[in-house]
Amino acid sequence: MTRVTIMDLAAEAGVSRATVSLVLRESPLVKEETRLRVKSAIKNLGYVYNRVAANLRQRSSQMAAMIINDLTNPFYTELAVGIQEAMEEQGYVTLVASTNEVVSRQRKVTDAMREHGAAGLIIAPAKGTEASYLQELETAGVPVVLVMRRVPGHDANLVAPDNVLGARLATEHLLDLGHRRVAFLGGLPDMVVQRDREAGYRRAIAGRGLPLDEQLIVHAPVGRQGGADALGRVLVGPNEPATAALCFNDVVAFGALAALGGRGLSPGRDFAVIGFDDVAEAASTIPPMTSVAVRPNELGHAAARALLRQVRNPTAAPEQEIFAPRLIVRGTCGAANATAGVNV
Amino acid sequence: MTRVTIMDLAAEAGVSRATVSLVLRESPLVKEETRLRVKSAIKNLGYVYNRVAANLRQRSSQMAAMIINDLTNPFYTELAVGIQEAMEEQGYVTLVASTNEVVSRQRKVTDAMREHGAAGLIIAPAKGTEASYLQELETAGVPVVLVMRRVPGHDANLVAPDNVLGARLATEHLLDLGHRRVAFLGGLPDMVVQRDREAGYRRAIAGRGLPLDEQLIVHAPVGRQGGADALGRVLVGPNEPATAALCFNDVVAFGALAALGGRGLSPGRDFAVIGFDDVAEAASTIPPMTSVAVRPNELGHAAARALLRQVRNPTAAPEQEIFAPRLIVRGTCGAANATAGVNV
DNA sequence: CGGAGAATTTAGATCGATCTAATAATTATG
DNA sequence: CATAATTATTAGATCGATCTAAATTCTCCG
Repeated sequence: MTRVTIMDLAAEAGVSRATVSLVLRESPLVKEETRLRVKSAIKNLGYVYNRVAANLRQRSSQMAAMIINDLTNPFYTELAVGIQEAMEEQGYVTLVASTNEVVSRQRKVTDAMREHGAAGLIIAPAKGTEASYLQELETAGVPVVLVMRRVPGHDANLVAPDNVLGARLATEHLLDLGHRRVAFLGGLPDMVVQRDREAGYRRAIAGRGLPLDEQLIVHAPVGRQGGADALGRVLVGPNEPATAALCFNDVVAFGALAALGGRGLSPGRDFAVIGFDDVAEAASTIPPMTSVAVRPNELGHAAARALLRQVRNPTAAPEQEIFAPRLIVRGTCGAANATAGVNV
Repeated sequence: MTRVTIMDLAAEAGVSRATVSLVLRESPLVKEETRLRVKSAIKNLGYVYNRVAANLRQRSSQMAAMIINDLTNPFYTELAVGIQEAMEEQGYVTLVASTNEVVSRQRKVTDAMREHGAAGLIIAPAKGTEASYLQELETAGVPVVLVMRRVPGHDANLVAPDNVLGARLATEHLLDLGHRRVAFLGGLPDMVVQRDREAGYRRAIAGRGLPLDEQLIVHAPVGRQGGADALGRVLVGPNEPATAALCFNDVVAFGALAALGGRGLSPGRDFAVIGFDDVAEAASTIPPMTSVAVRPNELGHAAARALLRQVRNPTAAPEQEIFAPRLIVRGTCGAANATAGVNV
């Protein structure tokens, strides 16, 4: 039971391989009548197009690869879905690989993708990714787009949200609600995104001329557990407790929310929480969670567009697309019960 | 800047293409000294192996595809990670595609995978998948493994947990804790998995000779929102409220937990909740969530093994691997505060 | 009816690797 | 030292498609 090829189709339809090939590519050159003959041969023999062979000849491929770190973070899966959607629309399939933030795996994975002939790579670089690595890909002529995280020292295509702005907006919102002890929870400072969001937080506080208490900035692993732990640290201890927190991302915020519940505190009433990313799940916590909307789906589409631009025109100069995030006010920041004036 | 091929390597190293090819495949036939010459040519020219071309000649591929429905359900992403791990160990890359439960997308996606030369398919079939569709793949000679969901009327390779058993164990646990009004929340009855889990629930209740109140079985979409809604329906209303619930899966359970918190009820103390799947997140809710452990990672490894078996021996008879789940007792079922005797 | 021009079709080379079967180089053996 | 046996290497065909450039068939018109 060997695979059906265009040779078989040619024999069945009584034409040459070249004609069959033209039909497969919907060429207008071929006469309607023979086109139908070939089409019916395809049906009869159960032919499956061998895109791999075609790509070999064309020295191109309809396959893109996406390399992310954490498939269990819903933000990244939403991003992945956005990328897949947009690529599929253009006739591409997308390989997804995850690296768990280890650069050696990232290397292995990108190598494998290249060997498999990926037309281009969309990468959310693992922490510790070196500029030289991207340089290497660039000189090898591999179209690359970075998402979410830039790599210092390398000027690549980048699609990312304005993390500084987003964190600033969220923090200012909490300040506007009258909070004076606002914490920044979660994330580790070895990630660019964390540094940017923390910077936005600091800027907001400084912008209002308020004192900044370093104790209120708690670094913790990205995850629910980290969020819960971090919250604990700004609620108890020698210092005056915080009354509100901006979280590094939604996952951390979910952890914080759970920890509040565990202490019998009600999010929004007893303590204000704002997340970051606005993943789908944020809308269905109870109460619904205020979050900085990054719109992963749109980001994904933009990344896909950027990659295709680079694929179709490899000499194009790198572009940075920075999306302005928007604060989505829901229940957990307590805006509904606020006494102070709210401006959103 | 054209791609470096074995021809270039051959020229650089002063040997033939065939020899280079042998070196690439680590053949012991080639003399150490020439091997080194070729290896250094590879380094010098920055050669990237073209696996696609190799696969064409070998009429095989080192690429598998995985088709799942919902990338936003952590259970499926954990499964995906397990599959990827196991496949990678065997030198395969894995394509991931999601279908959102629509069969037409499933068809498109599987077709695309076949065109791209996937060696085999691991499918969590979208609801409404017909036996004839799988039959079609089978006669086309495509190795297929189903995960999680069987398709009635088709005898394929299957890797799945024993959902009936899992639900029964969990329900019995709640009954053992003294609960008499135990609900089954979430899921829609057009999915095999839901029907199985519901069946396990019914069996447990019937097994104890207790009356079954159909009002306590609430169908709802799989998602946090669905879980929250479903919980509401067994707490209020004309009937006596439930005191415990087995949820269709963890995502539904998370929704239920949140809804409890929203009503000022404490999970485990005021109301017992058990989830299903035991995704990583279950351990870090507050309190940690009792759940039926399905071990998605192991399931993924098993599915990968099954696929490889089928790939290497296409005539092998289909096998069903059903994993016995285990109840992981944590805080949300209230076992810690139980007055009745607990047997776990 | 003959030939220009357009519309269709096709043979043969090609993409970058592997495979087969044969050859060349080296070592062992009588 | 000749020859057999081993060890290394290689030319040429091949995988299943596309591409180029040329050949064939069809129209149309003087």
